[in-house]
Amino acid sequence: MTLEEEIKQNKFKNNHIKAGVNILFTASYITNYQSKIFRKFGLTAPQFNVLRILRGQLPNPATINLIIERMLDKSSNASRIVEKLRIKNQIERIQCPEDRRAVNVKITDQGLEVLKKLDELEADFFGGLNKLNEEELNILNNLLNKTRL
Amino acid sequence: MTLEEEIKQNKFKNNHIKAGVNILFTASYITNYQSKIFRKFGLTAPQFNVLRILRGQLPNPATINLIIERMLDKSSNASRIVEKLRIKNQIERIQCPEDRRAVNVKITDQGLEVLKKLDELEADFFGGLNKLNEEELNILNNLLNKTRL
DNA sequence: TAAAATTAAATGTACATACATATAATGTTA
DNA sequence: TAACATTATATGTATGTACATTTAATTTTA
Repeated sequence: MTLEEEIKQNKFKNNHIKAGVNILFTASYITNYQSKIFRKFGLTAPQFNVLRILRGQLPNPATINLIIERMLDKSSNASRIVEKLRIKNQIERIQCPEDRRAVNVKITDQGLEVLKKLDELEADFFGGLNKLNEEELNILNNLLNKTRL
Repeated sequence: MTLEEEIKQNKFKNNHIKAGVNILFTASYITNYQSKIFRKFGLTAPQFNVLRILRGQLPNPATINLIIERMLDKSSNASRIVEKLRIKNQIERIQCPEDRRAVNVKITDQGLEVLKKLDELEADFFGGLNKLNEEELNILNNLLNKTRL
């Protein structure tokens, strides 16, 4: 469906505004789709992202700062998301001995287990995107990178 | 900057996942950018969107349902956003006489004034996107539409 | 037309976002 | 080394999101 049909708006001031709205709308479409998958495993999207970052760091832990740096939405609140994961025993927090302000966060076996189950579903995370071929994906990636210059 | 540099991740399982992450990251980039502009006018992004929908309906009012249908993020809570705008006198609510379950929502002069100031800034809303030329914008729009099929 | 189903909107709850501020530990410098 | 600045993280507040439930009005249908 075209953007115009989806949001029932058939006039945009210009094409760059239309493309911007299209990016926002498509992102919202993807996150809605993803959160349905995550929800089945008791996770939210940011919680999943934090677990992924922590697994990527293994065998090392990560500080809160490192998590923020690698999160998709950098202004989100890493401390509170980490706390939610700790309550579920999916991560553990150990005060960093070299810098007592910092905290070492590490994924637990329980956290790894959830991710393992989700690994198989990864291809579904971005539903419609596997309809694009390699060339189209490269073009899309390059155009998106360009918009953030 | 490439996506890899921005989120410090240099391996994606495949290009379609990378493109998906790129869409989410770019959308987050745009909304961060926009909310800084809206904030100067005491608005949030969803509040702005609702005001725009209401102006688009003039001289008619809109029901909550119509607002939901036209919102970018359809699962967001229109009732509560409308209530925030009402408190600021930027919209008014009148119970619909033909269907007393429904409510007619209309933008006020005060609401129109805020939008008027923001009209001049519209070109800035999608910062980097005006760096793409018409052909690139068309390609981008088509690729995004395709991902939602 | 009375009962059942549907619809429009509001509300409750848990979570996340955005931003300002607080707290404690560390680093810098006069 | 004492005062100041910076850093890592946490917390407070207002807003929004996602989803389930509620309430009241309307429509359907038996």
